[in-house]
Amino acid sequence: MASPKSESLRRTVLDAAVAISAASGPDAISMREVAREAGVSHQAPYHHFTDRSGIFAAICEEGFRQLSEALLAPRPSIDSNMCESYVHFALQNPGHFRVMMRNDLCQLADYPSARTEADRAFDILVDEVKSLLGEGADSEVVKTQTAYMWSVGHGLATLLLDGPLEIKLEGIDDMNAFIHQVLRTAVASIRA
Amino acid sequence: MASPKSESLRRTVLDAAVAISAASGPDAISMREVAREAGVSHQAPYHHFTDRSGIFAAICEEGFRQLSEALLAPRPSIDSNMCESYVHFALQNPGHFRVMMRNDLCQLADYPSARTEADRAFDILVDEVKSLLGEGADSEVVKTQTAYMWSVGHGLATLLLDGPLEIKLEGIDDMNAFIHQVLRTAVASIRA
DNA sequence: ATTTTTTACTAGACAGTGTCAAGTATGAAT
DNA sequence: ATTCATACTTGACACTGTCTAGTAAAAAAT
Repeated sequence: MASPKSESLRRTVLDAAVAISAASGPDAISMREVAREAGVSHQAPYHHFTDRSGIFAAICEEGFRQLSEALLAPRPSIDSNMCESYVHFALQNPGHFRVMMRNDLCQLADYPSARTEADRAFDILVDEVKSLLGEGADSEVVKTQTAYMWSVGHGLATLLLDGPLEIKLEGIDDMNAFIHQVLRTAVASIRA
Repeated sequence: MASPKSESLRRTVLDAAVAISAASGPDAISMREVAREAGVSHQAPYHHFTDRSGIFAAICEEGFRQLSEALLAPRPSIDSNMCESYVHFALQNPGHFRVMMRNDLCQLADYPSARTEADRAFDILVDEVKSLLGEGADSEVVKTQTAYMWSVGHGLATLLLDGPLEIKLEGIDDMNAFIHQVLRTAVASIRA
């Protein structure tokens, strides 16, 4: 399918894996399928990834880096908050997001570079909570409010992406507006 | 391992599957492994479940029924809310919960009895939101607030169970108190 | 310029998987 | 006594991840 016989096989395999994840979920990613899609032998990907979870780790690393960018990017409206960026990232990058949030696919502890990217994204969220709470915020409060903020964004993202919410809340014409409405109150309550 | 040669094979297989899911996640559930654990041939479970996703559907059906019970059960404190019940259910029944929230494992639409149980649990949540908002609540507001409430509970549950939150927020001595703190503000904001 | 090493693969095999097809033993119904 | 459904067992097939052992070509070392 794509151009093999080069260092870019890594890129090709990764793209194929992400595409499969977006279309059918991470479990559908198979070593042999991505090889087939790249037009190489079933063993070729092993030269670029130690094993199947190595592919997942690479997707995580890339995904968390892109998530950090998305969280830091200027938001379209002053009324929009970081949770919205999180949810939009998830919906726009389902292939990456599904892998990133499946702890069982790869142990981040075993892949330091992926772990670093995940940490960075988390730190961005913590900083946002701190800035919402103001300077002299109690560290315990920061902890619970960070957990809260992540929960809201993550919960909405996963429910919209794969969960039963999609089925239940059918007939949402303007998804962006819906997301905005759901998260508006959420973040407002942190300030109070 | 358990007593085969009876209708209770179904129960035995189901228990084995839930146990595996709790220990290693739903992907570790294998037709042949549960058969082995039940002490029967690799094909025996097929008499009780159409295929692998049939097992997942059965776990969903059972899980959603138990979730409904948990949501309706009297709560320990007047200060405690339905989201807390949801999160506690998830943490106490990880084997079921992990399967219930993985839409890719089985298509609920194909298993009416499982679908019915899921619908019932969802309706309980909607009713709670309605009662929090009061009688004359706008249906659009009910929709967003239901999504919000589910997102908070679901997000916290999945993050605590499998997500990176466990790693990030290490050193939580009293988990119940933490959950309570995170969700207290959340539900309070619905009333306002 | 020749040898060695490294890179980027290919080819084959093995154990494990889900599941289709076909057989068997046992109890109930006719 | 025969039929029939239940609850299995056995065997096979295609598929999977991954181990081992090649190979062909380019880069590095001599």
